[in-house]
Amino acid sequence: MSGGMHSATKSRVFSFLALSLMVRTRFAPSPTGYLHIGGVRTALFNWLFARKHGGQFVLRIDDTDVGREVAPALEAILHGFRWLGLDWDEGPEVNGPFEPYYQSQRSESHKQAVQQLLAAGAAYKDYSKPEEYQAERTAAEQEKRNFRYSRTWAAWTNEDEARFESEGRTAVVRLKMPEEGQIIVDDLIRGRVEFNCATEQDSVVARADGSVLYNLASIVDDHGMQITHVIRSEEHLSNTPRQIFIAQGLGYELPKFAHVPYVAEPSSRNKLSKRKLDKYLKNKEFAKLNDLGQAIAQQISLATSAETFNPVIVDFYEQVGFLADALVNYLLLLGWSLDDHTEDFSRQQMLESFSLERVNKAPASFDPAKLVSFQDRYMQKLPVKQKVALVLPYLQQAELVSSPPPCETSDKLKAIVEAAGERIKIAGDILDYTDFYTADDKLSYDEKAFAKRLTKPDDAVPLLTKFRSILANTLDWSAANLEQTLKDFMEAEGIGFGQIIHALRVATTGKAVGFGMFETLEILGKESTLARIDRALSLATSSIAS
RNA sequence: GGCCCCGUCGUCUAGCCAGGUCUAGGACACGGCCCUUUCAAGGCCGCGACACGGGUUCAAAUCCCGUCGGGGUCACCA
Repeated sequence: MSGGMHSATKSRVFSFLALSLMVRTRFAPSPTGYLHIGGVRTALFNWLFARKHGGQFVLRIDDTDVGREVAPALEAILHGFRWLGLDWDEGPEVNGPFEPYYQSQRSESHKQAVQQLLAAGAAYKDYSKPEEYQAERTAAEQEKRNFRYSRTWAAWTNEDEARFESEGRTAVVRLKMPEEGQIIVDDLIRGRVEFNCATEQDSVVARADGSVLYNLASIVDDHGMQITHVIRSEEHLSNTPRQIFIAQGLGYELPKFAHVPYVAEPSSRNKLSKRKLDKYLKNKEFAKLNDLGQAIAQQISLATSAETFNPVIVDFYEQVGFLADALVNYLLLLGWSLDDHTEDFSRQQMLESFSLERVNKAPASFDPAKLVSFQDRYMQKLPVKQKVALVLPYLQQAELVSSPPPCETSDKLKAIVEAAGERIKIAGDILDYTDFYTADDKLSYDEKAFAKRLTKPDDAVPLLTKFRSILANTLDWSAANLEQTLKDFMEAEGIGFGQIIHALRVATTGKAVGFGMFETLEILGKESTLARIDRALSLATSSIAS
């Protein structure tokens, strides 16, 4: 084919393509103050889908049913999104062409939609009293009939309205669901799902005071914000026919729907909920993670409440020192997979490979142990320098290191982090290794270990005393040389490792377990090492005497 | 109860649409052994699933029907 298109045609074709290819997704959190693991997983899928297709990801705040305290609660949620690196193109703080992004401020368009529905005959004013409606319902239930509202108090004419109002009644607006026909949901994940209109209820879409309900607000706002793909949790699948009915009544072009399965409880198929913490705490792995977090929180004097600080809430992970990338990677694989072996995804790789087709249909349960294993892997990939930076704030909050840190901190901390190696899985784990910061005369000893390694063995005190005097004359305080020194000592004494090293470890760290012994001594330094040995020796001697 | 969705190792999953290469693969967890100054880590080995029953077919995890089980939803919540 030769010759170019006319440039105007070309640009029209281009803009048509751009428009039809444009993808806009949204996540609509309710400002409750914290982000739920399951919610974030859904948000992640929305974000990935939009980014993958070069589209926009919108954050809309569903604040219609909450009280005053929206601002601080919202701030916490936005903070969570920022931490996770899920940036939004439109929404709070950044705004955008479809303002406002708060559902509560869009009531005008909602009310207008209600009027349009009424005018189109897709909805009617219902003057029933709640108890009257409820009575019909109960009667149907008792007779084991499927309930459908009789529309006895529906107003079809102005005269009806006047009559009901003269009785002092007020009206809600209900959907006028057809008696026949089907509503088809063409779901990107679940395929074609059919609903019979006859089994759908005449749902209320607007209250007497004019405020509207979720099903209406949601689809109206989605349309108003030109959302092309509604990716949301499975529990909304049953709401979708109602929303489609509303959309049709309003003459909207339908967005594509994709209902992702919900995130289930650890080892169960039930939906994960922040309400059932007590139950989850009975799960071994969940409890372990929770305890770990609590221990860290305590040491850094973090005020926590069970409501907002537990492994169901995203904040928890940030506060105890998880890497956002690890959490996101884990969440990605909760209900989605690329193939039979790929587990590690950089953001770039996620964007390249994510697709709704490969989202699973069955719910996936949240597995704290697997999350931790992702975190571990991500942590160990980090260079020491970065680990140090991650870990330092925990020492500062625990008041073991001042802020800003003194100059010598960096080398010592680097040595500690290096010696700790893979023992530090999450940043807060550094608090397990704070003995290096404890004053020599304040070091506390693990009683059992002390008895077993120092008090009880007959040769422990004499051997340690002897080795102490050798250490006192050691000039080269490197781990390598210390190891050689100990080996020489062992040879001279004709003893094995086990006879001296445990006593040395307990004396210098107070514990039976820890890093490599020689790295430990090197970090501790000569002065502290000797002081601690002296103290341990005198404690051991006096306890043997008594 | 009506409607709708779902069902592969304890958990996350691959395989299912286009039946054979599946005595069902990987990962996490778990168990054992090795390494080792302790704890981690690492190495090796192991345990472990197609919900059930019919059918179609030379052949079924895969297709069809039924059963069972789990979940969601039926609000003047979102």
